[in-house]
Amino acid sequence: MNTALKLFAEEGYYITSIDKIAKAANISKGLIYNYFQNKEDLLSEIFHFGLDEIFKSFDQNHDGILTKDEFILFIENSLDKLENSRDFWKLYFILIMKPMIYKMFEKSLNEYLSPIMQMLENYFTNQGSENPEAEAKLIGAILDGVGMHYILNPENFKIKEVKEIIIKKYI
Amino acid sequence: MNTALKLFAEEGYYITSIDKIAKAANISKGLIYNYFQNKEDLLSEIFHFGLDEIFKSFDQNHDGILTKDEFILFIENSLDKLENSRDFWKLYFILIMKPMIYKMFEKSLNEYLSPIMQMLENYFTNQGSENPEAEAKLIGAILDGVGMHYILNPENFKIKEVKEIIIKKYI
Amino acid sequence: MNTALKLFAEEGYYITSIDKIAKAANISKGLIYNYFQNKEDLLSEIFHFGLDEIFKSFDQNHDGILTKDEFILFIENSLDKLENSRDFWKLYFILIMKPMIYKMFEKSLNEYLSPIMQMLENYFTNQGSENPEAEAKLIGAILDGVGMHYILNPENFKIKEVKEIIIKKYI
Amino acid sequence: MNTALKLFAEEGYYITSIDKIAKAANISKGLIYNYFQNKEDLLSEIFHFGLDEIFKSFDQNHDGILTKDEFILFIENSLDKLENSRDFWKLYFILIMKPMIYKMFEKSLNEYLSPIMQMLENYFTNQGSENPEAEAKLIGAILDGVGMHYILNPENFKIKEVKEIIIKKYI
DNA sequence: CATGAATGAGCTTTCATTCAT
DNA sequence: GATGAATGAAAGCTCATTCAT
Repeated sequence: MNTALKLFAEEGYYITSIDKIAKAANISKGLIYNYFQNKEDLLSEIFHFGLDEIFKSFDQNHDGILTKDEFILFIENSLDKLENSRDFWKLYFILIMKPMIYKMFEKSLNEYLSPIMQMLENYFTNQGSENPEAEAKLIGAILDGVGMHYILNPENFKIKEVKEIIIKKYI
Repeated sequence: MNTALKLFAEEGYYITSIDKIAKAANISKGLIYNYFQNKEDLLSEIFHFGLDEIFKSFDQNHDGILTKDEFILFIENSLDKLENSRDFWKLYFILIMKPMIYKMFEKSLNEYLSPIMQMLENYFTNQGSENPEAEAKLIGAILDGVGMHYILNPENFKIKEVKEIIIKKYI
Repeated sequence: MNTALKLFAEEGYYITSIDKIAKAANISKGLIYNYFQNKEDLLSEIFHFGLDEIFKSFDQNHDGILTKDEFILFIENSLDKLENSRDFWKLYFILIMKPMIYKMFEKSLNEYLSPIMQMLENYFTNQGSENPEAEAKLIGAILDGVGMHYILNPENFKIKEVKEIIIKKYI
Repeated sequence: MNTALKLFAEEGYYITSIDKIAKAANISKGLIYNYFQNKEDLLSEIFHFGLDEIFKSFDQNHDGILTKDEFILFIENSLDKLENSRDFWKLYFILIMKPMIYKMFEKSLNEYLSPIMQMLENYFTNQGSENPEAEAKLIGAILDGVGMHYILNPENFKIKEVKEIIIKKYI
């Protein structure tokens, strides 16, 4: 799964053949099919495993209500996560854009994301925002946009400085 | 090219066969190869044509120096462009994440983007920003993030309201 | 289709690879898939084509009512058919025994066979037989049994003499 | 062996994987290879075991000369055997049609069948038949044809009534 | 006696590409 | 200009078989 994640992330899902994965992992093609029903299933397992890893760290100590400090922390955490598991995020941004593949993950993705979006919306409501829903969606889009640019080019995209600017805008 | 753009955008590049394109366009497979060297070349032509279409509307009347009003207008224009040519943007977000394919377009993309990024950086310098480069990169990331979310789900992502919020943050 | 029929009949359906067929027919593997959706479809086309060929010669000049002479002629015709298109019959006896495959052809086979069985039953009814249905089924079984033995070993199974004996039993 | 017989008979030899057999029998794949050299050997053992079971009941009290009553009894016995061990007979009719596989069993099959065929031929000679060899072959073909039809569709093929008709024709 | 992880040859199928017409 | 029959490399996948445990 690690080898496959790396290859899927670096070269893409369709371009990466089962044979390539097997060779890179020093195992036989057949063995992959002892553990995964097919190529799509392998992708699915990798992606769901990654999602669990990422989002389980969000669940802690939240009653679903954010203070301002917690909101700032949320943004910081979200961006910090990018630095670990870059491969997962690369795969995430590849997959999210493919409608056919996206369908496979839409449901589980929403299970993770919708409570977070709701939490953000509540936060903006409490802050007296005029349009909390749009504010929440903007946050989501900004985090994805920054994530995407950072993942694409980690050396040149000074994420720490960008993070600070974002936070300044929300204090 | 239109048919291929639509299919590439909706289903993905690898999943779309030349045969499918030909059938959808009511022409023969062979005819495609009279006009394009190969599948990659077809993709390249489509993408470059799209890039030209999009970015030629930016070039107008700019000496490379933005006033505050022009900066606001730039953001508005950038987001308004999404509403036309959704197919192109879908393809754009698909391709941008694939390193192997991205290489094909990196150069021409940079030719369009780097003057814009420079212009933004200059703007933030003139505004007395502490970190103009990071500010410019943030703008780029926000526009891509919002674009991606809008393209993925145009009905639910209220782009007009999001646009207003962004602008408010920059006035 | 001819090459495939011969191979399917001689070696069996599963044992005959598409590659073998292509090589024996001096064409490429890919070409087969221009004309047939998959291996099963190839088999299906071959079998239905063969069925049509065989049974169209039965339809002539019958109002569905057999005289004794016509009944005798029917038996003779049925057995004479074996001598042409032996490959088809070999395939027929292979397929008829495979439940999974048989399902594919059951419907079209019944379309051909059930009027014939009905005709035979009527004949035996008119002859004053005690159990016309069983008589008809016996005829069917005898023709298949003789067909099978002849096809399996045409040199040793003296079909002409067997045919005469059968007819004698029914005069 | 019982599990494998059932699966081979119901689905076919090639379509039935060793893994399927092992799972259906609640044992491991490896265990099968402790008792049988390979898949073909498993088939061979099953088939020979079945042949022995079937034909050992024929050998009794026969000096090789049939009276008329014994001949009638032989037909009755042959058809009664179908009702037990349907799975074996299904396998028998599948295998008998595959030349490649048939080769494996031809010799042992002939060991059982040729004395029977000889016995039948002698019977018809003693009856003053014009063509005893063809008569014997016809009996063989009829028994196989009836067997095949019965095995294919035991519910609809009224074997008792068919049996009576056959016997009536030979009294 | 029993397991099942592991292998790899070989299968069906797809598809970009060519080329005679 | 335009076709589509034909190719063949390469993909995903299956499965008989082995073997360390």
